[in-house]
Amino acid sequence: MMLASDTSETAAADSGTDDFGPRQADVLEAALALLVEGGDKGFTTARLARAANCSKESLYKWFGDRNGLLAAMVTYQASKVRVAGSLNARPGADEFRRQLADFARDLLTVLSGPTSLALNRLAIGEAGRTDAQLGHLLTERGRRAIEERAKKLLDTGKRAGLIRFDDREEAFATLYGLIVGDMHVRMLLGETVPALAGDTAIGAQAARAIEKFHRLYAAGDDMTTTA
Amino acid sequence: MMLASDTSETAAADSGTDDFGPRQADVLEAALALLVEGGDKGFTTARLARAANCSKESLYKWFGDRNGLLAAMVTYQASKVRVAGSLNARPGADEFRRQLADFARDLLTVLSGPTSLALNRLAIGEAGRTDAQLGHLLTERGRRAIEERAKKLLDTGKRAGLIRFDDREEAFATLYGLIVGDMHVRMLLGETVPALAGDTAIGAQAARAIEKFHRLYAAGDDMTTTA
DNA sequence: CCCGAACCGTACCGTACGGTACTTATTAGG
DNA sequence: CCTAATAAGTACCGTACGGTACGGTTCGGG
Repeated sequence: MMLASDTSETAAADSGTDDFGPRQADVLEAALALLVEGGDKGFTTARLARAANCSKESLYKWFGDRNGLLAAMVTYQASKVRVAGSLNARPGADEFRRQLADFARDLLTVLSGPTSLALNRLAIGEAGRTDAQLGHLLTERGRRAIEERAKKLLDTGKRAGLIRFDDREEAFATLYGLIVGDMHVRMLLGETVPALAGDTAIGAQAARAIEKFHRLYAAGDDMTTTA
Repeated sequence: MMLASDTSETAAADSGTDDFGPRQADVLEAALALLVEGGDKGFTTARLARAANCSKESLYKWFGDRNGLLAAMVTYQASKVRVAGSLNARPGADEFRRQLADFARDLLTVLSGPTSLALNRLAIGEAGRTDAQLGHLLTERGRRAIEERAKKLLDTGKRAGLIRFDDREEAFATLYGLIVGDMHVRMLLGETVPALAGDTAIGAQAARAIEKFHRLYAAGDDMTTTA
């Protein structure tokens, strides 16, 4: 179903405060806002201290290091964007299709969110160096949840006899590719992708992708029964 | 067909010297190597001057600015990786399928190349700021060629009555998504994607993708492709 | 042979950042 | 009222980078 909004958490004491106190959560909120606004270039400890009304010394006491701060930002944001999804164990054909479309819409919404884009840009910019623990953390905390939900969805569809596949990994990769395509990279590069401008465009893109996925993986009849 | 190898150009005076003299080409070669090795953090003008045996002053005389240098690196690399592809105007079914598979393999090979990854990381890291001309340049000089080739390929297939589609843009997006999926982003994040480790793995991935694309867009099949 | 252009190597400058130390203010507990 | 802890604010330090300036060297043309 719905997912936590990516923008405008002013109070921000709803979730994600599991591992960080409320003060730290506020600081991390300001840090994310700063990162979204200015990229990693505009994100400095001094600026964050000024923006969050805290001292640099506190930053280093709480997060140890700049990398620790970035890691905390990743885990904080990941804990805030929990994708739930309805999990009917025995859905009908239409309901299953709707669940797939919901998943596609949620995925596109998350990936196109400014905070997600900023964090991915940061991790990608830091990848390819010796340390390279940020990208791994991002995939671990961010992608895993989506992958889990998708694979659970695929399993239920298969168990219900609605779709058919041998390799679950490949099915997921196909689903992901049909939904996202190259739009993620294009957005990461700063392009404004028209197919993701607004909720209706996202819904249309999701519907197209799920339609194709259904044509590829529908069980039983060759095609949708309309033919 | 084949494409210019992404690695190990020691002489490197074969192509890409159209807009840059041989000395500048050597410097750009060293710059790309430096960027591949250390990311944008390890890429500094002083290090490049030392690696390329030139002076910083020459760098600034030739390329004007650090951004100019990066832009020159992008255009230089783009000019070096020309994707050609065979262009038979009236291919048979098997040949067309082979052309599609060749395209898929070339695409995956280019995207997984270390230089491409390093440049994309750089452009993505610089995106989201006010200037943001590097990502645009990268898509313009790098992606356009691939998109052109793919669309030409799709048109020939449609003209030959082998595939059927209404929206060429959507068909291309589907093709791209089936081929690449999320592997590009995962590689950008530093992950080693098993489906792209080695030529045989790339070929297998390309074959899987083209097989699915064929199932979606093959003409004459009873599955109607209209959305 | 000389001149000028190109260029290498290096030294230099200003700035900005990560990280640390120090001073002050607030708060809680005895 | 005193003390200890926490944290804001600021000043500070070392470093590293982008960009510039300068002396020395090579090389081609007149």
